[in-house]
Amino acid sequence: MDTAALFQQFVAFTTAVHEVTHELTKDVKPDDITPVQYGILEYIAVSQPVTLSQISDCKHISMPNTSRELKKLTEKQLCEKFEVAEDRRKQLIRLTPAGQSMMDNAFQQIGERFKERMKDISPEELASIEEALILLQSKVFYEQ
Amino acid sequence: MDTAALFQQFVAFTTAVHEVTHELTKDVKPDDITPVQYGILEYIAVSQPVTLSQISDCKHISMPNTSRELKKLTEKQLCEKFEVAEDRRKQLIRLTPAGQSMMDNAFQQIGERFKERMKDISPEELASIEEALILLQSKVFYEQ
DNA sequence: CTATTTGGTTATCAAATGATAATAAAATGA
DNA sequence: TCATTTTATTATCATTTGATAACCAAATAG
Repeated sequence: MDTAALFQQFVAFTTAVHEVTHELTKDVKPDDITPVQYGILEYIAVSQPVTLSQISDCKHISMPNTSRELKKLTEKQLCEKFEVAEDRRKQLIRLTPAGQSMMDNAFQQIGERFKERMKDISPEELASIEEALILLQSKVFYEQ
Repeated sequence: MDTAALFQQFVAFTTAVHEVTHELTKDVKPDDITPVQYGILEYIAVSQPVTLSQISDCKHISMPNTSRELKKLTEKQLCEKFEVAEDRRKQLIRLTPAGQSMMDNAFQQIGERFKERMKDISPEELASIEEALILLQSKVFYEQ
């Protein structure tokens, strides 16, 4: 198998992943936050506490824009900043209880849809799916 | 292995896929087309010929907005519409030679980055990666 | 101790995107 | 035949997003 053919496969695969992700996450976000804001909250949820520059780097949003969106989220009481002792320039960000429960809710909905999608898969198949995920993540979809 | 644990794995995996996709496709699009327009062209490239409603459905863009963006792309001579005999309401859309070469170029850049990413993988590993892609696509990332 | 770098904010602007209403022609269904 | 549905367009508006400049304070490097 040459890389060219594998590349075809890869393109089709990533398209499918994007489509399924869209399907699973459709409508899980409250109407009063924008898609970019939801993305930020999702990132905070899985990586908290994080700094503003981490969000900026990982979500590919400029510092000024990250700062602006974070301010809105803070005003909506969905996240909060707190000082970090070692470096007084930095500030760590975490979800507030309201933000946490909002995200818990979202993840739960996504989780249920995922479960529904997996409902007819046998335990052996689940095991091989897990293996496949691990393999691809280490060999193809590794970061950096 | 329960679905809850697999779900964790799944979330991390899709995040990694999105990140790597972003990395591979970074800067492949010319500056004079917008991200949404690039997405439309990419879809046309792999599925042509397509109707406007197909683009609208698959890319999750409303008909009026799809029509608007398609008009801009047509004005830029990147794609063109042609009549379909059976149903005179419909119109099929395909890339123009200029659009085709633009997309060929983009895909080639992405392909090279992919190749670079895969360069240290042995033939046996490539085979198991292909298997893993096929498995996941059929069991997890199937459409509908 | 100064110069530079890092981390972050505020303000402002332009462009991209999303949403909606109103329209029209062709196709389909009763 | 008449009503409805499908496919698409145009116009318009509000919001979101991206980009840039100017700024500040703390940290670090020389």
